[in-house]
Amino acid sequence: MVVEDEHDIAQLLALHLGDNDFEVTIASDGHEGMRQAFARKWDLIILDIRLPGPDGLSICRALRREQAYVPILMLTSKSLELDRVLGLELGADDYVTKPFSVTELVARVRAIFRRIESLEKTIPGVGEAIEIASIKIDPASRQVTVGRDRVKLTAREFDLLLHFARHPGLVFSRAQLLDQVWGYGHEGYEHTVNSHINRLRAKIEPDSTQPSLIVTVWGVGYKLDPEPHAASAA
Amino acid sequence: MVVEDEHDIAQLLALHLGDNDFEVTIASDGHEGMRQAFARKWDLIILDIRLPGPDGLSICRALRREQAYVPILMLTSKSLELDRVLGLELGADDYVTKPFSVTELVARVRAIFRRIESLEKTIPGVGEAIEIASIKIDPASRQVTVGRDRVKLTAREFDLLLHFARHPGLVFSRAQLLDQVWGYGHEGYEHTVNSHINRLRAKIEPDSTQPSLIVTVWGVGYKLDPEPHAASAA
DNA sequence: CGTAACTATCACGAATCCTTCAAATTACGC
DNA sequence: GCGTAATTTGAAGGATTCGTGATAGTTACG
Repeated sequence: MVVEDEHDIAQLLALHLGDNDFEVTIASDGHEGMRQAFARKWDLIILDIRLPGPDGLSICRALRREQAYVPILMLTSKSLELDRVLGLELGADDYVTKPFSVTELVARVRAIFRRIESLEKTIPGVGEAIEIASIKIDPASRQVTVGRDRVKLTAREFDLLLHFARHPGLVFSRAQLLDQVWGYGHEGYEHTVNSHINRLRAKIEPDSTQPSLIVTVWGVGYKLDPEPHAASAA
Repeated sequence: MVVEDEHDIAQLLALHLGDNDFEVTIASDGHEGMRQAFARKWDLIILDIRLPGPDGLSICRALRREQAYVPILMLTSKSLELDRVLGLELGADDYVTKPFSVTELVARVRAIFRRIESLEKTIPGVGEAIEIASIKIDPASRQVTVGRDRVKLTAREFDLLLHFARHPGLVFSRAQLLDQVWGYGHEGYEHTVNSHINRLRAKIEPDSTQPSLIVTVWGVGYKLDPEPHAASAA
């Protein structure tokens, strides 16, 4: 089911999802969406955040409280607002930021169904805490613990870390990080990323002069090493 | 490819995109654009909405209907909400409103490529690790292992190895490698390639005095031997 | 067997890329 | 508004990597 008030976008989604053998029902405002959401058991609900009537978040919250489990994909306008929203609230399974390419959205929908199918595969859902090498990151409360200690991160630092944690091992260029953490269309110096990495390391690395978690990939960018090997002592 | 009837704008785009290492082809009306769009597989298509002959929307629609996927950026006049929605509806990846700053457009183009790139990394199949004769190359994490050991390669070394691994058995001349790994238009001595091959061999060959993986093809260049046979002992 | 053309190796300076820290600007809560 | 914290910018210093030249070593071919 798609809850989306902009008629054109809703039609677009219905069209393309239909092409890909999904059956689509549309609700065009928050009230309608809320009603439909509980009317039957859906395989997937796509929620626009901004809606007349109850917004996407309210619907999501209500669903998470009362329904067993239903996969939810959120449509948001800014990628920054998103993580914040997720932190305050509950977990959607995935999100797509507007403007989006339909192809990408369809790909995401497919991915969700694939993920559901291999449900047992403990892939961390978006709202669940992630644990990597003695570091625990909880998006819901936006809290991070290193070993036993609770670490206080700023908003940017947290978003940055979360992004790495959600894609462990993947290398990101500074430009990509600006796109994906700061938000698409953000203007600013790549060099800014360095500063944040620097402070993030100071807070979470066992030895910040010898980073083992957030690793520099020379000439390319940074990545999070999911299985840090102790720095080879001489 | 740029589909744009106003000659000055087309030239401007070609010039600036060219400066940023993109190769640009121009189509100056809708018919030409439509023909070119399907003539080959483009990395990105920039479509003006207003065109003589079939307009940008028609081309976009046609592409989305018949092509697998190609990134599309729309040029719209006036920031009419209508144009935006229409662009979205048809599945453009981004849009820029006229008049636009060339810098911004180039930035958008860059961003699209970045987005595609990081999308591909997470989609299984495309960014998949390559394994050849006990050597594993993972483009997503830019990590290489030889047998059990993690090997540390520099950016150039990695790109070089990846290029060979993606075309196993193919012979490349030094000039081709400069074009395809260093980048088209790179100025420098072919002899530079030797050095990198040398360093790469030292890191990944079992016996670097008797290369079995990256093989010299005398008078031509180098190739990667997909199934290295032990060097024939005397 | 000798020569010419091609390739391998090595070391060094230049260029590039990272880190760090402090100052300036911006955002935010009271 | 004001004060504080967070973020961004700037600039210096250090580390790594790259390209190049020189030289030694191989291969092809007459």
